[in-house]
Amino acid sequence: MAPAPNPDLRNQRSHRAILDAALELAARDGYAKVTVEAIAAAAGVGKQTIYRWWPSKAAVILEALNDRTGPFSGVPDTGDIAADIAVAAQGVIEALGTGLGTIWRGLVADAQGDPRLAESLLNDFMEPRNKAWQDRLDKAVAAGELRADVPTRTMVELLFGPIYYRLLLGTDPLDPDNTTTRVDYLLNGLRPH
Amino acid sequence: MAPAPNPDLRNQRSHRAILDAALELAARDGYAKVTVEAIAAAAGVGKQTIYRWWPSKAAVILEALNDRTGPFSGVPDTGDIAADIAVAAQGVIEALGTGLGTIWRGLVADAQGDPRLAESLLNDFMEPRNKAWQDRLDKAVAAGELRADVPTRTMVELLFGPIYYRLLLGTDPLDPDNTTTRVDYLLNGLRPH
Amino acid sequence: MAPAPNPDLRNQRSHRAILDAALELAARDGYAKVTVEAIAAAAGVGKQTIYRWWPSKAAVILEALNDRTGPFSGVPDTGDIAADIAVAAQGVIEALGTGLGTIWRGLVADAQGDPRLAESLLNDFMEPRNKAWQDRLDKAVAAGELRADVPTRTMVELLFGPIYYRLLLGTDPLDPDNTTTRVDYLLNGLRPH
Amino acid sequence: MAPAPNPDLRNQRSHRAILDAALELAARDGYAKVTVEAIAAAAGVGKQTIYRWWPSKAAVILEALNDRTGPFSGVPDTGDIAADIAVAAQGVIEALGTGLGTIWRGLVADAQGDPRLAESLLNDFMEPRNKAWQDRLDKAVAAGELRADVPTRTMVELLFGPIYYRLLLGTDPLDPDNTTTRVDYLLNGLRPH
DNA sequence: AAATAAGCGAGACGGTACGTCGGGTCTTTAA
DNA sequence: TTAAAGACCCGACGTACCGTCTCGCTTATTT
Repeated sequence: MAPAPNPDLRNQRSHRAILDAALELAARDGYAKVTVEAIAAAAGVGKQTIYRWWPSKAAVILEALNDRTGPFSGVPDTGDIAADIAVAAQGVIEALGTGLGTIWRGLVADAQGDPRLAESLLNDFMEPRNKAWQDRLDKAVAAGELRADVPTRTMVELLFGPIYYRLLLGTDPLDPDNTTTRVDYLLNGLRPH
Repeated sequence: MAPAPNPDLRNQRSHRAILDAALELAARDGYAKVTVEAIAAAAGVGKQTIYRWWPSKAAVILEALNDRTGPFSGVPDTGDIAADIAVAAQGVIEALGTGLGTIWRGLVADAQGDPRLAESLLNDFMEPRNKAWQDRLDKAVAAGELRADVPTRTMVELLFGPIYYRLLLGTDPLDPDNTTTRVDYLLNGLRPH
Repeated sequence: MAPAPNPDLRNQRSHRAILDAALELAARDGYAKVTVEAIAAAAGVGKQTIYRWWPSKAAVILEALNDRTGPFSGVPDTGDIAADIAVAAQGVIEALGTGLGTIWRGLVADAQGDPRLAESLLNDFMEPRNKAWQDRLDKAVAAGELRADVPTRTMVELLFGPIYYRLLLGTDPLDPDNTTTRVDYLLNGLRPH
Repeated sequence: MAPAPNPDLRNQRSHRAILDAALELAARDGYAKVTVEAIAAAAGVGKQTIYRWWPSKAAVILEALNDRTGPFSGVPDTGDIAADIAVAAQGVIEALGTGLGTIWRGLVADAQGDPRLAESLLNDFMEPRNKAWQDRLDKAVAAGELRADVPTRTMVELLFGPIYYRLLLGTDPLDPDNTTTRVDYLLNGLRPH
């Protein structure tokens, strides 16, 4: 096994330039068209410098995406859980409707054939968001707004899964306006009252 | 411009061999590792023969997948919509838990960067299933089992979206046993009663 | 083992362009500075096409050199062996004093670390010349001009070895004018008479 | 421009370790496979320390070779010049038939594309030997054993050139046993008596 | 003895070229 | 007239070393 390089010696300027170049290229040319070679050239960096710190272009772009979007802290809390979810869903739809969404989709695509990337994508990107929402939902449960017998982890999945799924399959265009209605369906159920 | 080839002249033996080889290779080596070259070699066919009839390896594999799974006709109808959904969900989970699931995930992956493939995947694979379920749900609405004010197309998405999503992101392993519970959450809603 | 490609299918235009480009680059930039990549680019050819037919840049350049110098047939035969050798030695010195000499030296250099190339260089380039000279010397032996108890193969080596050696080591510049004298030393020996 | 480093400050331990490692690696893996990086690693030394004192791997190995073989003083002098040459030729063949020969050949190879190295190789390795032999031959001339009208420098070349040449081209394996015969050819000439 | 300068091990850096893979196109051969 | 076989051009891969460049850490004077 190759000796792992020492992260302390990492050149800050190069590191930044790589992340910036990666994101810019992905936004400009589309995730699939980006190559490690092009990132290196755009960042004014040797290819080896990229391979020293990341195993693949996907890993670079994932870090770049995380670096750009910053630490997640966007769970709204107005006391009205339905409204909060609707607003958040709108936010997801809007955020992922831009170039960042295309990048995210590219990462998910690569993750299908790359378990290590799948794990990173989960741990570094999805889970923080899911965790934050579990906390918010726990609070709503405590406030009596939501059923106590449903694991909040499952709730997160039921609430946001369909959105992510539609982004990936593109069954229908996503409309940020009707999130309120959809949240209503989920909270009140599909059965007649 | 080259004249479009006449599909009638398509060599049946080659066609079969290609589809079979594609699926076998995908199952054995994983979707991402399959190449057009390998399919051609395994099928005892020239590369050109593949490119004459399909635009990409993904298109071949999609047709092979459709060919293998056959026309969809699997919506159960016992009169109890909750039970039917639960059974179907189990079926999806089980089917996509095998090698076919890996192939499906690979197709979704490629579709992220290939709009034509995305369209084919939707039209040839997903939509027939969705349509069949819309019909079943329409019937349940008529029977008073489900709300009439929710488009059944939306229902399908809320019911199955989270499953497909979890398959793609791999947040948690899918357990076919608790589908009943999850259907209950969706039908009765996440609010306390 | 990789299946050997079929030489009959070799593209003549590419083949020519590769040999021409190789020799031109070697003459212009010096043997050591030539790269397979540059040859491919200059020939308007894919790198793979070079690697399909030759194992290394050295092999390409050796063939190009042979192709350029053509079949060897330059042994003079005036009936006077001493004069013939002197003329030939001059020819060698002059030929290898040009760009071709630099290329030849580069090939010998690479051959030091590449036994396969060494063998090719011997068989395809040196041996035909040596053989032709052995024949000429055999004739001189028969004519009583040279000792019969010395293998002509050895004679060739004693006659031309020092020239090739000096080209490689560069001990002193080679002067085509004093070849007659040197031949005299070899034919009459270094002992006083 | 960087000030030239002061050789007095050179770390003796490192210097030794570099020369030893260089020679060992060259003997073990073959001259061509040795890299500066590998020498540095094997010597437990920073790459820069090598580049501070030598311009290339070839220069290191040349010094290592000289260091190992020590100052040349091996010209035999029994009074019989023919026998002395034959013995010396045997010595050359034997010495260069070992790993040292491979290293010498590697140096000659690199020298083809590196005039500075060529000069060093000549001055530091070949010339001392040639000079010593010129002295020996001068003595033989004075003793009437050799012609006085042939420059001894030329004699050295005629005597040893073919051996070095054969080592580099590998036309035939070198046999230390028949040196006497070959010396006879050179001393008495190739003409019939 | 402290200050100071150099050499030093370590190893990251920008580069160049390597030899390989596979994409999608084009050509040849044989049925 | 098809299609197998496979060569072709091309772009990117991930690797190996090059020679240069910082980093702290010895050492070895030089005050």
